[in-house]
Amino acid sequence: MGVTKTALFDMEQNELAVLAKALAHPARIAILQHLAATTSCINGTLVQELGLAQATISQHLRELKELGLICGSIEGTTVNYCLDSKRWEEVRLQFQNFFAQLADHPDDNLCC
Amino acid sequence: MGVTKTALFDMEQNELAVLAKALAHPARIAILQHLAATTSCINGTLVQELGLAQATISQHLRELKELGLICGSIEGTTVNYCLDSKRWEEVRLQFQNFFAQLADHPDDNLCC
DNA sequence: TTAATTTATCGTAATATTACGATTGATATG
DNA sequence: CATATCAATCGTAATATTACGATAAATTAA
Repeated sequence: MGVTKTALFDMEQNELAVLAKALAHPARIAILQHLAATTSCINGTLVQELGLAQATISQHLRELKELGLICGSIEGTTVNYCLDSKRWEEVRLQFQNFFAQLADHPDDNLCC
Repeated sequence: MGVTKTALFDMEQNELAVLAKALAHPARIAILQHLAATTSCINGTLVQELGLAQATISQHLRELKELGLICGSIEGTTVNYCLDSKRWEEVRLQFQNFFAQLADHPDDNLCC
């Protein structure tokens, strides 16, 4: 046990869960916000900024990279990361769509 | 280790991460969608619907309940769950605000 | 009251996540 | 080339999550 039973759910549900998991850590939220706010974002800067170890930041960056949410280009000895705007637009729409589903419910189910 | 260093991050970041974590499992996504789609949603129905054990569904329901995302009212031997619309509007805005932050970035940081 | 039904909780096993020191690999600089 | 710098990866410890059987608690029905 301890393993999510992915096969029980449809692709939309699994994809949204995976995306939500990427946002389910404050360090990754902070990294993404930092990427949006600055013109260059390198691992070393984030280590200073966030107060986590270099290996930990690198691990978080990889998770975001694996989902295509960010990408990095090597510039000398450093790596410059940035958001993938196109990908984020997709992600935004997936969440928006989900929230719309939740908002559009029959009025007769109200218990709070 | 293995414990998230909450103290390093601000409230907005921590709150969003906690909310994202609630959505970071396809069963909880499915439960929420089911709650939105039907007029009554009880644990037993979900067990049939999702194919997870009763104890597992109950555990997921509790997580959603603890964040105030859903609430349940006892009706005889069953419990009827529903979405907390007001709370979901807050949540939707928190995500919307976050996505807006990400979209509003300087054009000169493009590497993908 | 007794039995049946439904949900919550407990206990626990399997797996995943988080964090970091140490090391490696790659690139720049002396 | 030797050294310094930076990021990725490895290995591993601590903790969290997921899942479920068993049990408990609450309510209804007989």
